[in-house]
Amino acid sequence: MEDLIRKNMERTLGEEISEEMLSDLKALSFEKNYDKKEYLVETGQACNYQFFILEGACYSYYLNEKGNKNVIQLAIEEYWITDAPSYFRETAAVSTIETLEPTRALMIHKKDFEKLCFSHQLFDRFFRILLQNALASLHTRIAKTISEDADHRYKGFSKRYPHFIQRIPQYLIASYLGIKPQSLSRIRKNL
Amino acid sequence: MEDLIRKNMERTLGEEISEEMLSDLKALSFEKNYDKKEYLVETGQACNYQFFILEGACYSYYLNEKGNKNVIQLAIEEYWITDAPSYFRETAAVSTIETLEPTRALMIHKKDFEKLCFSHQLFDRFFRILLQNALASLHTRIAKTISEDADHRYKGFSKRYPHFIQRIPQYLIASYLGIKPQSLSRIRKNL
DNA sequence: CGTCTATTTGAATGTACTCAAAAGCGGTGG
DNA sequence: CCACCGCTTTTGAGTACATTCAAATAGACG
Repeated sequence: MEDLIRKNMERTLGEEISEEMLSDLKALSFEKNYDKKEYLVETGQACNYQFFILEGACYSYYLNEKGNKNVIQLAIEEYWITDAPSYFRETAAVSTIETLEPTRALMIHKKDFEKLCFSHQLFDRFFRILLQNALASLHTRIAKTISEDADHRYKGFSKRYPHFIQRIPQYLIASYLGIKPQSLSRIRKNL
Repeated sequence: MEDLIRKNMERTLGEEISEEMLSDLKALSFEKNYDKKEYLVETGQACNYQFFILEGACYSYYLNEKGNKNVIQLAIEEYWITDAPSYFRETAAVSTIETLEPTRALMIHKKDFEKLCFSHQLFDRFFRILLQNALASLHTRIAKTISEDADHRYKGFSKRYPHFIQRIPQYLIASYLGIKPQSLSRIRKNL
């Protein structure tokens, strides 16, 4: 459980992290429990934390003028999630993050995030790699969203993220893929 | 010209950078000129550089199975562009980057990028902010791509990036927005 | 001036959407 | 334990938006 974060960092970095780093991380972060359907981040408010999901599931979404939810990110165990614009700059959150299950998350305040990066080169590198990976997958997601039809997008998604298919409601996966729940239902019917 | 990069960094960081940093940057980067329709990065090959456009214009795209170009990024003066997966990890480039005009670019090798980040905390911060901003805009782009119709996407785009409308061929803007050139032509006809 | 590329226009087609309603599923309380 | 309620998924019918195919026009470059 506590070791989940260590495991995650070591896998990402490809090297072991010291006990000192780990204890600094523990000193500058904390765990919190959320019920189902609670908000980790609310649109319009400052998002001061980034979250590492230890247990549970949540998702982030934008609301457009019509009031439709547009799912940006899905997160289960070992995923990081936050509202990037708000956390990294000094703006209000543009997205909402909501739990889908009772969730236990490790939270890092933006100030402490800076401190961690400042005190250990390896944290800096870790978070840069996180950002780089996120950027690379968003590039791929954009390319698929603009070039493939709904059917292919769903097939690709369920192949790449089978664990999400099990746990995330279908209408949210539809939104993530940029289609309506009715359409996704029809796509699934034709295998 | 040389000062363009300094200006860009200082604006991003919100503080001045020292002469020492600037000279380190100059020692670890170089300029290169490209003709129109030349490749900065080719799919399948290692992308060892990131590019800061000093003058000119270029774009990056993925090719899908059908051989369609899917525009990921557009870049003119003061934009950074690279193939993130390849530059940041040790993989082959998944995208192609091609010039649209004769282009002069500042190039930073990935090794030198590491050196710069290692020697000056401020470079580290600068590039993290770049990544964070890129992430935030991709989130917004995804949300708009999956939630708005082609008409709104074009209007939003031309309001936000009027300079691209001037300089980038229409069929590339169409691809960036996830529509066909014929459709964009019709959209423009109805104002 | 001629060629190559980009943009526009037309007509037919198709994919995904909207509106509407039924069926399925899960949790809660009587 | 069963009945009810709310939420999710499925299904149907009609519609709208964007695509495809095809061809004409416009623009850029040598």
